[in-house]
Amino acid sequence: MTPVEILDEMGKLFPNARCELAHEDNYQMAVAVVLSAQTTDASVNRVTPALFAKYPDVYALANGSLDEIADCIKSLGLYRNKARSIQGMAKGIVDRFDGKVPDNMRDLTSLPGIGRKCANVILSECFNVPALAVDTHVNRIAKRLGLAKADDSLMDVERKLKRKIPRDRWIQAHHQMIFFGRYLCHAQHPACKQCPFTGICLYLRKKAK
DNA sequence: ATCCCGAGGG
DNA sequence: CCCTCTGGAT
Repeated sequence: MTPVEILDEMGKLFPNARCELAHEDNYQMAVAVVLSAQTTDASVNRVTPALFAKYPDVYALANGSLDEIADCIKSLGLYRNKARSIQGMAKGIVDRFDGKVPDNMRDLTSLPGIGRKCANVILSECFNVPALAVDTHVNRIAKRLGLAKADDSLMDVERKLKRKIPRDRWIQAHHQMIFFGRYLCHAQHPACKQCPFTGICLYLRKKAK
């Protein structure tokens, strides 16, 4: 199967693959994606309504009390780091980018809490820039389906996927692989009986012997 | 016990 | 490269 054929199959399984972080603007998206580290989107969506009601924009978040911000997001875990990150990010956006979420990799990753993965998500979701964010799901799926090697770094995986997938499908591919990983090819106990890729799956092959 | 749309620091 | 941060869901 070619990479594009694999993606087409995923598209049939999950035709509604899209960003599941609830957000109404770029500010909310940037905050939500930073909060999403090591947590489920569902958990993030549980805390963001109150967070955004209390801090409706970057200026409010930049000027908020760090303890109160942390309190809003406590149920997510890593909450002290995340509180520092989102407030530092808000301050950086206010001080250096005129209150607007930047639209390029270098500026985004200069902000606290935003690494390459979050920057890629923001670029694609907020600005429709061709990007392919490699998160835990994309990493796992790419390796199980032989699109990358088991010991490849996240950057290696991103490069290989970008080489194998047409640019105009990068954003869609990201969501398709996430949905496939989140709802079928789980980290533990993947639903192999429903999977169309058992013929090429390295996880299954390894498991068999 | 393991994983969840990671980043920063050593 | 490694480690730490962290609570909730399964």
